[in-house]
Amino acid sequence: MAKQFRKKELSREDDEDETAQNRKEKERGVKRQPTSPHEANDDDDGSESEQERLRDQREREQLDRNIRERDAAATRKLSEQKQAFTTRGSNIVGDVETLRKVSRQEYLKKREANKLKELGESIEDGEYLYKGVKLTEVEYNRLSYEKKIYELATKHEAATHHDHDHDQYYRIPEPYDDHEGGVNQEKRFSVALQRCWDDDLNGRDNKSNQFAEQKAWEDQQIGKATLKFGSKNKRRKCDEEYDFVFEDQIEFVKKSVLLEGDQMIANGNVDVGKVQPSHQLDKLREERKTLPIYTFRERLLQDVEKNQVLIIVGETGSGKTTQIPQYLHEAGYTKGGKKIGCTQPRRIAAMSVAARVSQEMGVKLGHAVGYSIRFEDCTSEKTVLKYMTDGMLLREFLVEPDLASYSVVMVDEAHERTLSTDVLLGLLKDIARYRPDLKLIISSATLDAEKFSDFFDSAKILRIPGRRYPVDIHYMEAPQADYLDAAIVAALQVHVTQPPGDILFFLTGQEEIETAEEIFKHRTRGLGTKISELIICPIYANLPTELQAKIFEPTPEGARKVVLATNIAETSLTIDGIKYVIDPGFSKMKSYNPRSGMESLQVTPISKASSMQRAGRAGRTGHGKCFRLYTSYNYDSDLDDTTVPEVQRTNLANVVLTLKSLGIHDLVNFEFMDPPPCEALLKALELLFALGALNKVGELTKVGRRMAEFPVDPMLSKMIVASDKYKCSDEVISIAAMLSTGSSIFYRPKDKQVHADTARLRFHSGNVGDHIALLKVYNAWKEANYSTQWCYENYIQVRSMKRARDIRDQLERLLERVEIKLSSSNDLEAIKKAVTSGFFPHCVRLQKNGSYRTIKHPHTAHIHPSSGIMALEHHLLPRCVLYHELVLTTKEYMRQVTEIKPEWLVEIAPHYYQLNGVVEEDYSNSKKMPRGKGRTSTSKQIPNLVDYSICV
DNA sequence: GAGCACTGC
Repeated sequence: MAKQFRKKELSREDDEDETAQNRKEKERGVKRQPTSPHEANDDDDGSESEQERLRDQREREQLDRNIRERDAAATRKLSEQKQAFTTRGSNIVGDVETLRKVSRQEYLKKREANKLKELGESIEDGEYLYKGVKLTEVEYNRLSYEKKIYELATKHEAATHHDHDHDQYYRIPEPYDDHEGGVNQEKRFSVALQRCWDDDLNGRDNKSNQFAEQKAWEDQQIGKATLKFGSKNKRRKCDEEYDFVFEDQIEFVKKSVLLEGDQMIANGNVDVGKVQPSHQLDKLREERKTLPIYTFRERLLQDVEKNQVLIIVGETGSGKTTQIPQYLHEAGYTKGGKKIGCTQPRRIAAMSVAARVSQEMGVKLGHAVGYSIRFEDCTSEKTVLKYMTDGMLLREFLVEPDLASYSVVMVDEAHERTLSTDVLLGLLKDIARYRPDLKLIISSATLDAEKFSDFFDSAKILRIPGRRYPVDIHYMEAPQADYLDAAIVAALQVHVTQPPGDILFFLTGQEEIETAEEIFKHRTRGLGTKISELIICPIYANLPTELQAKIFEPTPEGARKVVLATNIAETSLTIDGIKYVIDPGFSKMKSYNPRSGMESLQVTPISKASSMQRAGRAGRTGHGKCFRLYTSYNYDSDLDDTTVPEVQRTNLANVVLTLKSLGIHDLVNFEFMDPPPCEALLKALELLFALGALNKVGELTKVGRRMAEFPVDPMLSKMIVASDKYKCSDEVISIAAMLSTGSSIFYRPKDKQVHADTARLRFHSGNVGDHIALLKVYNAWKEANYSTQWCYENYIQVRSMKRARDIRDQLERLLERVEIKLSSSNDLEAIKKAVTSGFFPHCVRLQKNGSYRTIKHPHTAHIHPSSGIMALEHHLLPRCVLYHELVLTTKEYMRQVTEIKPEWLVEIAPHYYQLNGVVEEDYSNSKKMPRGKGRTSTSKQIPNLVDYSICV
């Protein structure tokens, strides 16, 4: 049965490909024999609508070709640029820089033009003189184009009937952690549950809401029918509404409709919205039966029973995450005290899903159903369904290497391929061999299913349809050089021509978002209240929480919200009411160069998988549209299918330490789904050896075992372990916590930069270095009784501080476990020495030109301007400093820098540094030396650490 | 004298 199902799925996909190909060949005049009955039918179908469809198709393809030829040059140029992006190499930086510079210049040029515009309020018709200032033609055109927007908008507004259900889409989450007293548990899950409740229960009482949903649902069904029978009329009408008025307008071509699995809903006897039981729990139970996955229950259980590993392809809204563990529980997989574990990549997901499931089962959260995330274990001995983050399960491996207490492990959202997921998959595959009774369920997206199946020795794939609305995808007709500008024009186009519904706009980072915000404000200013209001909402992770809440505020009637978001909106947070998505096709991605040990954030083109994800954001509450700011040709030929998994572009020191402490010595043969570069593994091993976590043959040492206990980077954990010796563990864990918050501690608003800087420099008094400054910040905050007000006064991010406190508390608890006494010391030198014990590989020496050079490998770096050391006079720059991290932005910058004495290096890491290498006086004269000679002297300083062939 | 995609333990 199940086999047939899979076959059917495959053949359906094949058919689609076949027909597309068939059509193309037909056009070239090639006759083809039909290969399947379905296809033959397709060919014989001579109905009028079918012919019309084919004609349309042909016309469109002809148009495509024309466009392609016309813009061949431009396309080639862009694809060359993109090629350079995708090539993993050194030229990547230069290209990104050039592109951004061009984009910036364009923007500045346009801002200049806008300034002229600001000289007056009104737009005079047909005059090149504007408030007495002579305008150039471009300026004049710009003005008249603003006027066109204005006119169109007025017309459009008059014609548009306001959608009164509009603000039903929005729900304001209530803060739960802003109380000084702690967390309000009641409110805590309210946001997460709200959507479920609103959609599932309360929604029924709320007629208009149900109406909206019902209507959208019907629209989808109609849309499907339209698509199926080839009639284009309805869609045509839709396209005709496009009335391009922009001088630099962007033309889009509608290419495809994202419609996944919903045909199967219609066949699957799923009846939505007819259940009206009286009791709430019954209601929930009935609700469960309406989920698409319900019809697959028996099949799923059979498959799980027969196979050890099962790959589930469940689209969004299929209910897999909440239902599968329940089905397994009902089928008796939790007998004998065994647990079912389900991992999620994000904390919030683990929490909210567990809360939902506990309600469906009518049990209290933390009893039979629980969740386990960092800083919070909400489980008990009775827990049988355990939701957790993937990193948490990884930690559990350390305690229970065979996961003996689990009967089933479900890895949800595996296609996201986070670092933890990848490691987890390797480990699970490993233990599955020794535990035939352990069942594995891997949930993935469509694109990767085969790959997961291959990885788990051709595991069976079960496909479950989702419940999602169609999304029309529009591509640009011709590539644009300045994507930011193009994106803004596109957003304005949507604003003036499309029916109500909010716009989600994907940008790469904070800077770009701020620029875009500025441009938006400029462009809409002159139009005042005449076009319907455009509310700009920036959202990125570093934005203070209270400003983030703005995106959830209801949109006033008649206005439209534009959410300018980073990747955060791709997976991590969901904004209801989004109908339009604008996707420029770029994002920032972390990449790691194992040779220099440098991590950097680069603007790179996104993958097809993530562009699908972005498009899907428009189809959550109804039929949506996605505008891609690249051509369909770019999409097909330039974008990778999937994003490079994190394991291949990150520092692996922590992963290697974890694996080693799990007793996995043979790292090269450890089964990663996508093995990381060998160099990265070697680099990690080298570092761990230098830190003393591994011995010469690559085995974990006692120090290494203690280090593995701490959930922080190996260098930080080494620093903590070393603090025992210097009797300053209290201070060092504070520093470690502050360094591992991830986000910046200091807040620097644009309008108060001077104040923020002076506030920051207060913590640097006495030129103590950034590490000690962080300690001072933490201690001062502690003395201020962890006050939020104190943070505002000192321009410090409250969120980062709270996180640092959580991490610190956890580290403090762990100290006991590795038998380190909590001891406090006022001796700054001792603290710095402890820091040096962890970070000695990150030491640099001053060169004559004011930059720094790494001692071990020749590499130039600069102190980041945010460092306290930069406040010093140039001639006072310390000779030798240690840094926490190296980041590549415009230059190679060292962040969090502290002065150290070169002698410490020899004292602390004699195996790493030799005396002559560190205290050498003519260190900055390397330029005068012949290159070969210089190299010899460098290589002399590197002792032959270890024969890696043994340990890998 | 410049910048911080996003998670997670």
